[in-house]
Amino acid sequence: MKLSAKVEYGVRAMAVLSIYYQEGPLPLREIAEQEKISLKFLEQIFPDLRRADLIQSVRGSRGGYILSRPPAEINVGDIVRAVEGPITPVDCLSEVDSESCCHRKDDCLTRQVWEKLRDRINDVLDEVSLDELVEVKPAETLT
Amino acid sequence: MKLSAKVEYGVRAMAVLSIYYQEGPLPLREIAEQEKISLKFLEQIFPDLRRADLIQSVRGSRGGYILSRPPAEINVGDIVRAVEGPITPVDCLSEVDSESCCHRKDDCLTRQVWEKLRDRINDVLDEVSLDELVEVKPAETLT
DNA sequence: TTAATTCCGACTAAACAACTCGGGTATTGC
DNA sequence: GCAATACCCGAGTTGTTTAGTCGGAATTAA
Repeated sequence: MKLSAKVEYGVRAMAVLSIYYQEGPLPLREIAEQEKISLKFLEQIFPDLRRADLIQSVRGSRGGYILSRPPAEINVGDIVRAVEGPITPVDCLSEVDSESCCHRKDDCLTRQVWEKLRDRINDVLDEVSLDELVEVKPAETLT
Repeated sequence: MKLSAKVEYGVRAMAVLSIYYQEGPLPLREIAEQEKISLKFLEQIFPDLRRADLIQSVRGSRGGYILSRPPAEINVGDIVRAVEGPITPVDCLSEVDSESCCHRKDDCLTRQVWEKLRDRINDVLDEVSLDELVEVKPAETLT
């Protein structure tokens, strides 16, 4: 029940982009330095984010990346799914593998739980938008 | 974001044990056959379930396994955690690795989401008990 | 005693994860 | 023109995890 490093980095990177939203494109190198992530590894992640239309790229000198929409309109679920593909807690939930799930003649006993789990995971991730990640939390302001 | 085959098999096996609850110990061989799971692989899973006190074993001929408590008092979360250990969507949520999470001086931006995710996953899994898995679903009865 | 079982620990083959490396091309600001 | 950048691509590496397999010892009912 783990997310990949790619997803973790992807979300961190997107959080940084949120902070610099409205300041023009931010180069990958900047993000890599701030978040101590290998530049080359980030280069592997960003195409996924772009294909999902979460970011836009600006080529050439002074180029970089910028969010496609305001941080409030991008949520963590978008990022996770862009980088890791659809959430499938067990293989038999993907359409491809529907047959391998149930050996019993009657309906698979466990399928319902996994579907519920999948839906709830998507729900939680979709509840949190990038601006919520970035905004200063009340608790911290007080301490 | 996947569960292991161990967990999947573990839950399936526990569902079978639920059905045969009150009929004395059920040997692993039976479960293996019913669920088309390698006996030897099941043998690796069951010690985990026993250590978590979800099942009790009866050794020797005519032995087998039996649930420690009625199916209604065992939920899927118990099984998942018994087999896979605690749910940790990202490594930095485990106590061991707390340092490697945040490179930034300020608090880790993303930690909160992952904590929320972890809690919700546990919630869903804890909502479903074995007897719910096993009982005939209304929808099916009608069709 | 024998057969059925749990129990234990080692082993393995394949897949996957998390990178690293190296190079090239296209685009753009200065 | 030059430097900085995105973009593309594939290859290699290293270590871990997964999903098993295998062989045998301990226990027990019959």
